[in-house]
Amino acid sequence: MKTFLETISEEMGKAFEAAGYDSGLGKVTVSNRPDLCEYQCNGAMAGAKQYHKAPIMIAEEVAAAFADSPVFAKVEAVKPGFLNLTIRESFISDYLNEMREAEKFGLEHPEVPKRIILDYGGPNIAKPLHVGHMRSAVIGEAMKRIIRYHGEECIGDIHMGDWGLQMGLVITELKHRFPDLPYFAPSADGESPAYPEEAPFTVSDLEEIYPAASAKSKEDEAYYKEAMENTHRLQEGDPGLHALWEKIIEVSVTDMKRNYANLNVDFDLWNGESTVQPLIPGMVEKMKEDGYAHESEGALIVDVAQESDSKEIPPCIILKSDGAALYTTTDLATILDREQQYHPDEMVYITDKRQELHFTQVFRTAEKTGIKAPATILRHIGFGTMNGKDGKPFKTRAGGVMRLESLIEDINEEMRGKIAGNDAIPEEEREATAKIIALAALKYGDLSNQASKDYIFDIERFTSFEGDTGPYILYTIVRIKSILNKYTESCGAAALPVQIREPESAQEKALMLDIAQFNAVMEDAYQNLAPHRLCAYIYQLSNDFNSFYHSTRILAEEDQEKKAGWIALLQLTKSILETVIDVLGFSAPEKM
RNA sequence: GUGUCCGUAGCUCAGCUGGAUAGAGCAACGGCCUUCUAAGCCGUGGGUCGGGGGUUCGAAUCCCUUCGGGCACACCA
Repeated sequence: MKTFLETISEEMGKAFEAAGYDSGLGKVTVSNRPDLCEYQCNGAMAGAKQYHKAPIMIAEEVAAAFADSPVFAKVEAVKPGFLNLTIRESFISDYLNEMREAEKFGLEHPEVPKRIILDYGGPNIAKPLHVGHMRSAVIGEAMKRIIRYHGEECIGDIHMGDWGLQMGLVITELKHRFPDLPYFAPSADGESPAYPEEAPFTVSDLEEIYPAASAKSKEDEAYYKEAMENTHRLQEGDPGLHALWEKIIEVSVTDMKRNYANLNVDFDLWNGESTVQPLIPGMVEKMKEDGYAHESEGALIVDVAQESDSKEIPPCIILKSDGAALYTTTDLATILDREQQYHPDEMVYITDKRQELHFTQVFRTAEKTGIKAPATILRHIGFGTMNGKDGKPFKTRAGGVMRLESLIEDINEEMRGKIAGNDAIPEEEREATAKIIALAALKYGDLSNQASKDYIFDIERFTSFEGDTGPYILYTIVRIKSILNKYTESCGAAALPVQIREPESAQEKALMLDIAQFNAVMEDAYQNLAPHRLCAYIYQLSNDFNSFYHSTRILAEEDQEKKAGWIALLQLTKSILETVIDVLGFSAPEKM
């Protein structure tokens, strides 16, 4: 169904047209002066020049056309040329009742669903997830759900870092510590000394091994060379090392899945840099043959500078001077792979915004060399840094990089403390409830900021139950649930399908007008891939619900029909809030 | 240095394609629980929208300039 604003803009446009003006001038927006009106139209001022007429005259002519409109209760022409609009009560209630029946509350389907590959997560094998990985996961997951809710197909790809020197380092260190493992036997084939069923190391081992190996390689030249050599042997397909590598992946991925599950994040594809390695030689060869790639200072590069650039864009390096591939190469091969396997309409990358130049180079190369199909859209959405209260990148108290797991545990702990004395929650549900609220606090805290900006991560603020926070949203939902439960208990489930009635109070009308915005907000969040708009929306919706709640005693209402109408309104409010938080990637408990 | 993003209340942030007295939350202060969860609601105080020009009937929003900050600038990812 059409959005509320489209509907009333259309109505306004007709009036402009009837008065002899362009119907496009009838665009209506939410009022920025709620004390004066609910909606406003500035078309009279916009059209004044075009028609050589005073704006107020145009406005008055248009206003005169609304003697008895089914949409507007009042259309007022004011001062310079504003048209102040008040919506008719019956029009809102009709709209909401239609929303209740409509699929997805009236959000329209795309005519042809797009297929969008979303690249987010980007963890590295054998390295623990840290806070830097959180934003990609949280924002990416929300965007995936926004895209899906909109009706598109979205494939989430985690795109792990599972190739390259870091793997060589881990393997080297393992070899030093456990030289007798069958993977290192001269003729390792998995049979004579069979590879162990169970991995001979745990994630914790790996997490300790990588930094140790990395440190050693920086001090010890020979060690570094050995790591390089092992990297090379792995990439050449050494069976023993490859089998070991697979074990490392297995152990690491199992742990990652657990971590991401704690964040309510999941992926459709668990591909990584290694996935596309076989494609690289052919791809590079073709770029050379087609004349796009050439040698410069020993490296193989593709020029991507363009006339229109305001600064010089450095060339995209395809192969280093030692002939090795690097991350641009892998990213290009990944684009090639995705084109071949999925033929997507778009590929969207959610990474730290510092990688912007890298993606500019990669995208241009993909475009120029034909790695990407002409119609495919490549988009990089960069997010800002998560800073601590001091405004500098978030660190542990000791100054180190904080592990994602510790961060989550800190928030869980904070929340456990907060609900400890809450009798509304049964003892046995407290732990689970704490986790649910903690996740909402964490995600809402992150998503309510514009993704592209840096933001201050403040546990105390995010976990606060006051103000613009996740817990506040959940509290509102729980409140509604509580009323609905009490209503069902007292009146039985035999409630007839009752309609939402015309609003009687300002608070009720404000709530209903918020609800009517749902499909427009969802559409906007999709078009701009902007989760923070959804946060702002549910915050306002919650505020207006809570005002309504305080102004109206619902269950005590004697008029049964009126009460049932309110219950219908609450149900719709609850469904919308729950839908939005699900899209954002968290959920509400039963009680809190 | 070049490019880019940002600079809005004491703090953290909104402000959609320029529109009427610039909005929230936190913090401060004052009210509201015999009635649906007070994790709530209602109210008060607090701002040269970094500075300066310009475009416009009209600018936090667009253009220029200046100051201050973040980030990125071919063989790390």
